[in-house]
Amino acid sequence: MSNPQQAPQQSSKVQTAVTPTRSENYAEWYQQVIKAADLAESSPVRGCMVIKPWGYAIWENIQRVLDGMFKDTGHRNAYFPLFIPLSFLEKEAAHVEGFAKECAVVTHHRLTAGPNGKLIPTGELEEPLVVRPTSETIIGASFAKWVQSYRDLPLLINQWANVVRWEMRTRLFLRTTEFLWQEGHTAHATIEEAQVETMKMLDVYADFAENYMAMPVIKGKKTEAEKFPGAVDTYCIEAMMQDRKALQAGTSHFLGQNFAKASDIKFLDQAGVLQHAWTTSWGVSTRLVGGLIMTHSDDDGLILPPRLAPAHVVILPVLHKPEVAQQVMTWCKTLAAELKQLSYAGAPIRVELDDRDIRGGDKVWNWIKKGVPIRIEVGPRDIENDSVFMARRDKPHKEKVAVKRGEFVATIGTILDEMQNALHARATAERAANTQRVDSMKDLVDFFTPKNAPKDNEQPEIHGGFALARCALDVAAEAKLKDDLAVTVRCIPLEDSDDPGPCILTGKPATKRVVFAKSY
RNA sequence: CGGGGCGUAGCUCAGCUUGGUAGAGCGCUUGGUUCGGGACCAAGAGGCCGCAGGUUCAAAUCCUGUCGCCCCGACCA
Repeated sequence: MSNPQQAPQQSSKVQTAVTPTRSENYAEWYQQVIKAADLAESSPVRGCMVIKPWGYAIWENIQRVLDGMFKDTGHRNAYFPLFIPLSFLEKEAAHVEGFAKECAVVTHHRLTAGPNGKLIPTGELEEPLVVRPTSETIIGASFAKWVQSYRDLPLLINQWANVVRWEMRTRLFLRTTEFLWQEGHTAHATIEEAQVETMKMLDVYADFAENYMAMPVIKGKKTEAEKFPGAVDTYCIEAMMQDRKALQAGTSHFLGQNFAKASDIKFLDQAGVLQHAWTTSWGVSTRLVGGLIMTHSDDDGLILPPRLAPAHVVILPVLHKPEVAQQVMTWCKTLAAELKQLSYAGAPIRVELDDRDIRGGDKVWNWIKKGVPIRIEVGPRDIENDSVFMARRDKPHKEKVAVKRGEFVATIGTILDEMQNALHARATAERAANTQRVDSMKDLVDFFTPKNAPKDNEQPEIHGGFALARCALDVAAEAKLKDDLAVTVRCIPLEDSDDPGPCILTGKPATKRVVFAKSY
């Protein structure tokens, strides 16, 4: 299957649970973390992944938290068809152009047995159906029916769904042919209200990224070249991964009246005038799981921010003395039950009690690789002392401390918060260390050029980061930069970016510093 | 879709140049010794060598085609 370039094992080197390490081969490390944590695997279907229970549990936590945030901001869930009539997609010119190259199309509705037992598609459809790459057009058709009067607005809908985009190159979680996401779609009576909605949801995403994923993000606006096909404005949150590339982690689009006109979403306003609605759409996907992995994990595998971890704490009973095994298990079960009564970040504490009959060391490493925030070992000696032996995933794996049982139960929430904050602080520091103000083209080129030129078809060393430079947003100049350096304008930050001066690319007057980076 | 690498046991790979009907390590099963720790000893299970053609007495090995995977680009959440 795969043919990873395994790094030679050096005896002097610290043994890591994941091989290769981040610095040896970041792309391969990413794959191996997913494998070691048992998050997902590739499937028989090209570009599609099987999300395994541990990976799906992370997604479920993401869903649960975000869904609550959407409801708190007045949105309701609904569900629209997987299939979109081809003609619907044709309604918005820029939209068609943007998605035409990556659509899966259903053309038949039946199979008949041919010779050699082969099944042959028959029953050609009069109008082909496109498997949704996004649902603006099909949801627009419903909105057109639902909206008659200004009293029907705003219409605030979200859908949790799968979508298909026939990408050329896929990577688990970051870009798969089919992926899971949520897409919010809203319609408003005024441009101002739609713009406020666009920004509000961007803020929700940023809040989620920062406070739940512990992933610092820059809120910004996309350039013309990077915006969503059919949008008037696209806003995004951009995060820096540990290889210093940017990951677009969420988007919020102000669609103006483009889709309202395409889908005929009209209403009578208070003055009795028929108007097109103003719409927005916004989404995040299973890509967030990829972002989570690449923000926090280390060379021993996954590290999960406590607020999204499928298990907050794993209890590892030391069971090798049969005469006390029963006693140890009983003690652990009681502790587990007590912990589950507690809550953390608005949800019950999630506890795993691992009583599998496997070697202790294997067991410990298993949970290290899965990224569980807190591991506690409980054996006869601990029980005697009424204490647990605790290790934190964000600290070296040998750094374990004995904590009195009562103290552990009383402080587990604090410990989890500490870890949540520590991860955020570490990621923030990492980003700061790799973010530079750049004022000349030469410095920009230097910043994005690896010190050691990569050999053919090999990955370059980790280099670059975020370059903050003035830019006058010239589409042609941006395209050239992309060709030359594989660097793009990730976003025009909404905050702290005003700094007039000459554009780094064209020399024309610019008003803001934008984020230049290589990206996923 | 272009360039490169590669498909042999669950995993990582050797064998292919010089065709002669399949190997290692890890993992798995069982037994034993260990064990606050990714241990050791012994026995054992497990593969029509990606798939389809062709050459040949004989193909994992040679030839052709095809499918898939990984990396680097282009495209993108």
